[in-house]
Amino acid sequence: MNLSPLSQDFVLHFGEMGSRWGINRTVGQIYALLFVSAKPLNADEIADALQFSRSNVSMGLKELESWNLVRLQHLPHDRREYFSAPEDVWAIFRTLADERRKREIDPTLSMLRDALLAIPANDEDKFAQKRMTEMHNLIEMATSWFNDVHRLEPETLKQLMKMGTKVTKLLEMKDKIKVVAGGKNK
Amino acid sequence: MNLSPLSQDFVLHFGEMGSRWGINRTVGQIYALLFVSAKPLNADEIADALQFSRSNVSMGLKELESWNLVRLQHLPHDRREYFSAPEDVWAIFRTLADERRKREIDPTLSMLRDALLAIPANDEDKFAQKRMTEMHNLIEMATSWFNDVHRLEPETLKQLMKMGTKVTKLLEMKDKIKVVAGGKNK
DNA sequence: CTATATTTTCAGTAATTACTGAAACTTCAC
DNA sequence: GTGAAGTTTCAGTAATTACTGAAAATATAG
Repeated sequence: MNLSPLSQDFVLHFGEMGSRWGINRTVGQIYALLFVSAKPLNADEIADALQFSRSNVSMGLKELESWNLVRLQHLPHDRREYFSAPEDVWAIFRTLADERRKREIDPTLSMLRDALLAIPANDEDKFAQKRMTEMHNLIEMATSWFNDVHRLEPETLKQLMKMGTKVTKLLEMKDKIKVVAGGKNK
Repeated sequence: MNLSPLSQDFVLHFGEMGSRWGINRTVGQIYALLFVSAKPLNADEIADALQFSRSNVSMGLKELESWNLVRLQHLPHDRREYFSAPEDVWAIFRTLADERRKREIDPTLSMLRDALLAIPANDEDKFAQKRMTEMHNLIEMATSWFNDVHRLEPETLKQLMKMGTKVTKLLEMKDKIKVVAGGKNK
């Protein structure tokens, strides 16, 4: 199989970007290939198209499976496993965000929780804990917000995003009302 | 300088997590150290506390500077450069998100824009471009939303996050009104 | 300007991570 | 069961990335 220049560029770019994410070049390229491919591909086709060894592709696919980023299916009268990327880009976005949260945030959150339970041994520890508390609170707030958002339907989320800062107009208004009603802030 | 077990754990954890982000272990540890430290530290103190070579620290600090994650300052009657992490965790969060956008998203967006301008050579290319369009639109929407949000005051953002899905109640309501008023959807 | 304190650079090396080919394993048709 | 088709594992190696120490560069006090 010979990739068209268009797909080629896309695939190579994803390979490079892959390294800026946690995933490696191979995995990035495999994913990109599946993403732009109209049909599911088997491992041999992928290895051929990307010029990787068969085993490298096998490992890459395993990695993608662990990220829940590929779908495995069988074609009738064909024993080989065929892979494809989910069609819904919103679902992909979600999965990605979710997986990253699991890998990049949750461990830190749990470490912070533990650290905050420790008895500070001295003033330095007290200061450190203060900082950790700030970080913990921020992360906790962000993740719980994220979880909320995560449950929304793509359409709702899309609407929300398109509204952008308009949503905040509401808050500003709410604030003003508060100020007037409370009459405390200058 | 001897790190307390509390800070030690924090620093080591950040070192490990660093690798899951784009930054390396050294950089992660340096940042963590600065974050929990009550006073700004100079490069020698950092090298001593973390047991890295002086040059490694120098490189790590340079990296952190490129991420806009440290502040450089001078103490009176001291020639050395002192570093600290910004105190406002929200600012850190922002900076981090912004830098990541620049490094992880913007290049992809610009590649996609180019790819979409190309004339598709065949049906495969047409399909690929369709997929790329979907991805492009999603990313563009997400980043423009992100830019909007980015400009908000921390307090506003905090409020917004705390509201979580309550914001969507508004949308659901809006939808219902539409349906009733339009009377077209079953 | 000189002497000295401090930081940065960089070539070499260490450590880590990615990739391959061969062998082991699995699955399934017969 | 056997054998063919396909997949995974893994030890060895290649490639990449991180780290160090020595030397160069820079800054500043006098």
